Amino acid sequence: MEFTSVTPVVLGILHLGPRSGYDIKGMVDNSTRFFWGASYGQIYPELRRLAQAGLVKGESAPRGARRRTVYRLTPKGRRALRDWLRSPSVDWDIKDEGFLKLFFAGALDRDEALELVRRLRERHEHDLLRLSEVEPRAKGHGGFPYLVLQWGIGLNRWTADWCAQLERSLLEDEERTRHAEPAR
Amino acid sequence: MEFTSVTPVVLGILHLGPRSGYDIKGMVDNSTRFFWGASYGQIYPELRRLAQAGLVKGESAPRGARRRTVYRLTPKGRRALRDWLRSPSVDWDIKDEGFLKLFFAGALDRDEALELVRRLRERHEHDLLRLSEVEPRAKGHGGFPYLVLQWGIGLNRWTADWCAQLERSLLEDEERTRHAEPAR
DNA sequence: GACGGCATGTAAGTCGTTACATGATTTG
DNA sequence: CAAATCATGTAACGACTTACATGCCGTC
Repeated sequence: MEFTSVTPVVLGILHLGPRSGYDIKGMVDNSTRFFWGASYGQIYPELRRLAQAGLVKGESAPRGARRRTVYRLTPKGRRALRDWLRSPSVDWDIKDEGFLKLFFAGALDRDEALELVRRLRERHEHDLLRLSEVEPRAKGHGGFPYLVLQWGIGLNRWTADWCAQLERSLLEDEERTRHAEPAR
Repeated sequence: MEFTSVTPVVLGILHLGPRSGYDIKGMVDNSTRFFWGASYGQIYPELRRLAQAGLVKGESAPRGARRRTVYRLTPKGRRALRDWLRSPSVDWDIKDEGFLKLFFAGALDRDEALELVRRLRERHEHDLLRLSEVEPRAKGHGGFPYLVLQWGIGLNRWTADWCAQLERSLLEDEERTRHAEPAR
């Protein structure tokens, strides 16, 4: 059984309890999505593949006339999850348009660059707010998911602060230049 | 001219000066790669596409008998870069296996979880070191690329510290449990 | 003369998103 | 009864990596 990128999230979430594909997608969207997303186009085929390989077992659990399949880990699936957790790999891959823009901000005027930093800060403040909103609920559950949430909150706060400081220093620069080279 | 994911890096790097495709790949690999990568399979076709659209202009600049084409931004290309920089989008997409593992670390024993955190810290310390090594050279150039490097350094340091603190608190937990439930 | 770096390029294949299709249920 | 949500699934497309092919140059 080859692991694809969606395998560990599915196994990991099923380790927290039996879930439908729809449930898994929902959980990913409001927990791991900040560092690991997953789409229906990955989740449903993966559940079938995992069932075929015997790592999960699906059983029909309709709600009314609405068909529904919940999956649970088999012992083999639990072993596969633990093996993955023990493996030393810590790969990562980031695409961050905000910092790419900042990297090239020298192509803009100072005030436009400042605006760019402001938007970057607002993004992180926005994410910070979103994460803070779920914090109380997550605190109740505790454990590692809660720890990771705290990391996310701290990280966004740190970056937002960093942006704010950069904004101040860019403003200072601007003022200093205005004094040195007045009334242009 | 549609922007693909590789368009802004290519335009941005060419804004810093004329470069060959090979040069661009080299620069990406030791600067933006931490938040925006690019492969030859993207760069070379993109340079042709951009030349065709008139955003860059390539000219032959062989070194000896080794053919070589350097590209430079046209005024149209410079405008396209600035338009992109001014656009409000700040998309991002992160895949971080380390934090995904931490999220599900509840499936492990305490000492295995501790080992996982240790590896996560080491990864960030490793990246921190790599970035610190290029810092002196980047300082000379200054500008926004240097600012972004400092952000990367700060971020990795912050996360490494966070991991270290988590390690301490997991160790404390363990000791407390050993006292409460001795000689098992 | 072998190896590593310079230099350009393509083909095949994988990976992942998006949009769509279908249909039941709940809620305003 | 309309809209949102629950629920499952697939097809088409686009993004990206990898491996490979080619060949020159400098140096050990």
